[in-house]
Amino acid sequence: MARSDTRFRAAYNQVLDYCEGQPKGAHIPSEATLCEIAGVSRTVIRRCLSRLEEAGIISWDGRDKRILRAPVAEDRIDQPEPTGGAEDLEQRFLDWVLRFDVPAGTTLSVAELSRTFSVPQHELKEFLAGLSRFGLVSRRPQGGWTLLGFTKDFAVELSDFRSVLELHAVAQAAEAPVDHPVWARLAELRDRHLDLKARIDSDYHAFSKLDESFHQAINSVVKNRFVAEFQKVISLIFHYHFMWDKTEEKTRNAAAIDEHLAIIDALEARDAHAAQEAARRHLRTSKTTLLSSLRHHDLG
Amino acid sequence: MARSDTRFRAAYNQVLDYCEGQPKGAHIPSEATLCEIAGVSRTVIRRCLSRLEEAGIISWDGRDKRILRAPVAEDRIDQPEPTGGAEDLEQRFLDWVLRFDVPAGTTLSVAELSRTFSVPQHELKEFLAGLSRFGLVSRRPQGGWTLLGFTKDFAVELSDFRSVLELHAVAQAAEAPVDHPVWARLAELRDRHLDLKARIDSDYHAFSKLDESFHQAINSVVKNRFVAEFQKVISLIFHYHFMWDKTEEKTRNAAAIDEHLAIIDALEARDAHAAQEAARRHLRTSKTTLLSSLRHHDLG
DNA sequence: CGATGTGCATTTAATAATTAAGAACTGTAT
DNA sequence: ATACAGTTCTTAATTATTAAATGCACATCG
Repeated sequence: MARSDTRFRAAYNQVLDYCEGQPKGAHIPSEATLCEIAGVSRTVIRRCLSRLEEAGIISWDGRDKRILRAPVAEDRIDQPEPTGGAEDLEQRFLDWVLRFDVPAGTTLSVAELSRTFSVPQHELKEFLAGLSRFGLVSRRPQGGWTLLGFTKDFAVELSDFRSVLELHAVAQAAEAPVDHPVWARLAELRDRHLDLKARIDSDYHAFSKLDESFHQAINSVVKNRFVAEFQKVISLIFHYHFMWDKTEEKTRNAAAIDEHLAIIDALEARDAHAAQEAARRHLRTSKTTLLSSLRHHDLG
Repeated sequence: MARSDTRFRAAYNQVLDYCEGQPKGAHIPSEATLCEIAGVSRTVIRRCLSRLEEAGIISWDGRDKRILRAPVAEDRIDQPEPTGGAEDLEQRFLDWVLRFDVPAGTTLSVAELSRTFSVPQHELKEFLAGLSRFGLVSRRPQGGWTLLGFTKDFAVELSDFRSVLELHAVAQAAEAPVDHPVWARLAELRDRHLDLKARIDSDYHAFSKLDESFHQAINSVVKNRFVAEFQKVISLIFHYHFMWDKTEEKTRNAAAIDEHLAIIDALEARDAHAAQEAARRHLRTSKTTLLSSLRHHDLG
């Protein structure tokens, strides 16, 4: 019932690395210096030194620290699990919700989620608290959480919000200076769109990734932490939804490619008004698709 | 080291209330019924019954439960603190940041905040996790949190984001149907603005509240959980900042009143374009004010 | 004597253990 | 056959515990 000593283990091995590079009898730098090398606090370094002394790798008396012998493979402490778990919890969670079609109103139990995602409970709690800011979940008075999202209302509001942000981004993009990196990215994206359009019959699955890149490029013009944060969630949800909804995927994607190209054309012509209109058209299609994909899910 | 028994205490007193209304010897309804009365689970009700039996207030044998004596004042369990703490943590936190001018980059310690706000640590952690979604704080690798907000960049990005949302709201408002409640609210707001304008010399402090109402009215047209969530944070920050920045408050507020009135005029004339322009003007002023208030803080 | 480094003590935060509360299942009396 | 109580199992809030971080006083060396 205490925190893990991951930090110590990593630091110890790192100090061993350092020792390996030094000859026998060499002096070891000050504790503070070692702190900077390993990126931990002095407390951890001192624990490392104690252990090194015990193992007979160094001698340690006050500020006189010397290497006695070169460390061998057995001296290393093995790192616990590489914790593939905690990192992209957001992706895995949304993936889970959409893949298993978890209906809105479901009570989420921290204990259960903790097991399915193999992530400590407190991290899940923080994660859910964050999502509640986006109105995706909410706390129940009796404790526990409720999944709110993925109703029709949610999809409509998300789409509308996305439109607001993205139209703003398009407006900004149209006025970006000629040396702005977005123009290079758009030129490259145009090629990739044309390329995919030529072989759409077989490779229409590849569009999903292209779509994400395109919207990312457009939004990269707006340097705004709030927009960026939201964009992450929005693109995640749209992305996954389109991945699971296979109805008419080919025609849908082919149409979207043309819509994207129209936006690129208008932007490169610096025609702000036309770009807005093209974007509006595309966003309308996206919204319709998202809504119809929800309907399909409801039926299944 | 276990969760609090607040629920039990409240339920017990509530059951006592019920007993008081019953004559001696009366039968007590089923556990499930009592659950509904007190709004808790059977587990809690059974604890209550045990205690009531111990206290000699009832007899309890299976489904035969009777009142032995009327409960007196001493039988009640006193509720622990009325927990004035946990509720509006958000307001109190932002208030604290702005009041003490906590500079960006400060490390926030959960333990310390927990003390100053008298809120359990884990609640604070969830709260901070939520704020991190808005880019206001971020987790440090060594543990703890860093306050990111309230730099110039933050203010600029916040203002810009606000503009995007609010211009969208104004556009929507201009097209709201005649029977939409917003028109009544705007008419009322116009009166309140004119009223305050007449006595601005003495009552200019009252503008802050009026400002909040005005922007709330405009944004109420947009029914969108994302917008609403953000609006809460935005209005809080603008509100507090203007409260602490006293420079030229009178002239500033007088000017803002006119800007508000211009927006109302344009909206009531259903002139979407003019409304956009008026709103744009007002938002520009707000942004400037927010930035200059930051500068003043920096100097102090 | 100042700069750098160490020893020690205190504080903070991650995590397990603990217990209140919730929920489902099962038996039983009316 | 159904409403109720007895029982058991889960879940979640909270505390206890320990790893890690931090701060301060003193020592040592140039």
